[in-house]
Amino acid sequence: MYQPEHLKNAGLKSTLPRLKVLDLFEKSEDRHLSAEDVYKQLLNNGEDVGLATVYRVLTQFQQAGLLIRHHFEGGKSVFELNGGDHHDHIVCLQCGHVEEFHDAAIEARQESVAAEHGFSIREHSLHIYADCNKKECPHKP
Amino acid sequence: MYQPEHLKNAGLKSTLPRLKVLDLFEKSEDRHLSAEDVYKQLLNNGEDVGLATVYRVLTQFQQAGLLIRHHFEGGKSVFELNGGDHHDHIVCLQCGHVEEFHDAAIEARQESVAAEHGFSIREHSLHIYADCNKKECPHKP
DNA sequence: TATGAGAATGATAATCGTTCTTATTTGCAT
DNA sequence: ATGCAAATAAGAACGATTATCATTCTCATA
Repeated sequence: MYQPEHLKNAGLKSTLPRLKVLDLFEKSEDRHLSAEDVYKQLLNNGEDVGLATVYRVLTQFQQAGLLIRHHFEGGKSVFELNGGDHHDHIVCLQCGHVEEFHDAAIEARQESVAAEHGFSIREHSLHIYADCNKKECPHKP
Repeated sequence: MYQPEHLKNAGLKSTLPRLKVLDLFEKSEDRHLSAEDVYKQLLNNGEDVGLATVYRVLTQFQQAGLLIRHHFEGGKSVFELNGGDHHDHIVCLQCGHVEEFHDAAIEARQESVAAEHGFSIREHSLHIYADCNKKECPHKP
């Protein structure tokens, strides 16, 4: 269970909804959760939280650096625990499965490209949309 | 002015709203336009189109391959003419200025990475969010 | 060139994800 | 324990987008 200290260190009061949300990300099978996912799972666990609180807490955690927010296709935001390790994502267009990867060569080239254009990189997002070709995938080739 | 043939070739009936939208993308200063942008500009030009039609037409054009849709941060979709040349984007976080680039090394690495993970790439999006450092940019360093 | 079937349109309602508002409850320093 | 600022739950409000539906077009055919 996540301890109140994690929140204190992030400059946030230790409250039940915040602990529950953080705990959920720790325990969850799927590293990538949407606000709706979090809300539903908390309800399933018998917790009594409001959807508005979930959104507020997710945003606060993101600002505090505990979570990272992604904008995949589909219009909804997805969050994951910030492990301090930057990585990009491959998303299966059929089953929604998300896989992470890191490629030093790509990272380096991005820096160069931005510099060539006179930009100073703040952040970036690289999403590869593909078919995962897995047995469990509903669209087996 | 875009000709009806462009639409016919794409399997779409030639209608006034469609011609106007296509024409707008041709003439527009800014390659990247949101549905709202297109709607407002058409109204300014004295055209009588509905917002719903704009959304419908943009989606149809995207499906027909005439336009490409991007999901930048900020929640709204942005469209641009499909010139057949794939490119990625650098978006200035201060002024919203969008610049395009293409990097063969990055493209190649993406293919490799996807293959290593057993995926077949359908498409990808690489967005670099940065500060443009331009004179006109509201946030001059 | 008229015409009619079906597609496309414009107005507006509906939906979706998200944020705001407000009255109430909670955390925590005292 | 007590009080007060901060956090919450509920639901209204919001912006972007999609669905509905009656009316108006497009275009192949007569």
